[in-house]
Amino acid sequence: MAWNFSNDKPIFQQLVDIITVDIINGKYSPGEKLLPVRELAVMAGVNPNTMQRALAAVEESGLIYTKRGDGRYVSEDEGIVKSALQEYVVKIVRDFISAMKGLGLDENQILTFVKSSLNQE
Amino acid sequence: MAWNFSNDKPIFQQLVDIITVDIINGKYSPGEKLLPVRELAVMAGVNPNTMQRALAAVEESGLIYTKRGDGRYVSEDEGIVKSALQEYVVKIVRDFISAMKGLGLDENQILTFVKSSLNQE
Amino acid sequence: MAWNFSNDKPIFQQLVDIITVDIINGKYSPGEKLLPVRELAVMAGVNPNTMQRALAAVEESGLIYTKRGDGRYVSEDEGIVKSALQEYVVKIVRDFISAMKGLGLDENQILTFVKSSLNQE
Amino acid sequence: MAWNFSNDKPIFQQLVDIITVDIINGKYSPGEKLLPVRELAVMAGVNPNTMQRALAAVEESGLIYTKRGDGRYVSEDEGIVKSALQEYVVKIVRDFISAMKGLGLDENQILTFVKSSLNQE
DNA sequence: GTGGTCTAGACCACC
DNA sequence: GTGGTCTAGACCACT
Repeated sequence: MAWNFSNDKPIFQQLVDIITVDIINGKYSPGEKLLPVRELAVMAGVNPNTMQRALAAVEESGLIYTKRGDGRYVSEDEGIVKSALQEYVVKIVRDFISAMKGLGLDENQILTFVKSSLNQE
Repeated sequence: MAWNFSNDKPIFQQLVDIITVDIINGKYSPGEKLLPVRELAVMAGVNPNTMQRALAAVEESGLIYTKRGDGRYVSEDEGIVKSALQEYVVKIVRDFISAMKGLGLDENQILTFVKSSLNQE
Repeated sequence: MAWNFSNDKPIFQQLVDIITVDIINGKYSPGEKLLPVRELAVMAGVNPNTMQRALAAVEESGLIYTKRGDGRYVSEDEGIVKSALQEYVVKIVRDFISAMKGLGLDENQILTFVKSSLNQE
Repeated sequence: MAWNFSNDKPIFQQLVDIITVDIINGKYSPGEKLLPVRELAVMAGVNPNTMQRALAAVEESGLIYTKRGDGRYVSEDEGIVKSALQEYVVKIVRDFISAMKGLGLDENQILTFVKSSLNQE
């Protein structure tokens, strides 16, 4: 999973992001059973409660669901996963563009910056 | 100034961003004197302490400086302003690209998303 | 039987409700022999332990009884069935009305809501 | 507030319901400042964390919002309050009717039960 | 053994 | 002083 957290965002939110991205990227297959909360917590080096809270948040988005007394599973509905990916991406792109425009850059300049930054790496 | 704040970032940081961007964008000319903290605070609908803290943070970046018993001024050194802009922009672009790659998108896809999002607006 | 369960109530309780309602509604005749726990469990897509627990709970209400080494039977006493229905219904109606009144609605409004909701469906 | 909790639902959810209903009923006026979490927790006889969780949930529904470092306020937007009431009511009515139909009662019988139960009280 | 809830107490950011 | 987060540890319901 992960065990590096930045200080400018709540840990449980970073957990939410990581898990969400992992599911979106197909690191977990649809219908796959997740490790128990407690194990995930140990792996991430956080308190089980924190991991619990993160998973509950992910569950609200519909990406995972829980079988009582059994465990948590990745949603079998690939549509949900796909739409979650879409939302995630467009949100990031929009935030980026509005930030750039806020700095007074026009669309050409933005595109130029992105291109040059892509070629460098 | 502004008086709309989002809930996911500290208010004083949003103030820092706004002020920084305003200076970078040339809304304040080099050497120009800023309004007193209290007035700025009123305009932003914010506690003077909060505005004070924000200005102090901006001052650390070198974009403004304080004349004791007189007031705050925008730095005359245009180099500082320009380099501040550079830093700001490249940081945003890099963060954006790494986020997109983290989602499994390749460079072409990223460029496509940016272009389509630019044309829409 | 059924194999769709909501997440906000324990599964075994939902089983209890379903079985109770089925008996009350006459889906099972008095004295009729029930299917073995294991089969019922398979039909409901549930762990046999869970079904077992549910049947034990129903048995406590007197609607069914067990013949050791033979199986479970629906009670022949129709009085029990009828009174069980009564209890069930008045409880639901009372809970509903007190909930509506708790929201500040008066009796006329409650009646109106019920009527309109009935006509719609 | 309240200090009586039933055992069949999580306490924090009961808190959510109580607070929601109180706002819907106008017990708190729009824009009114709520008591601090810790005081509310003491009044309800629960752990501050539990109350915190409940308030966070209510906040998600838009009925209240928080000013950082200041306190929580009831939403000024009366439209939100009104629509929240609507949702609440129709949900209760629907659940009630489907429960009654599940018991084999037809619409006339349902209406009769409601009427008789209303006159009794 | 699994997830869900609750308590207790601490620390931090913010105003 | 306010809300927000996190840890620690306990207990319960469910499978």
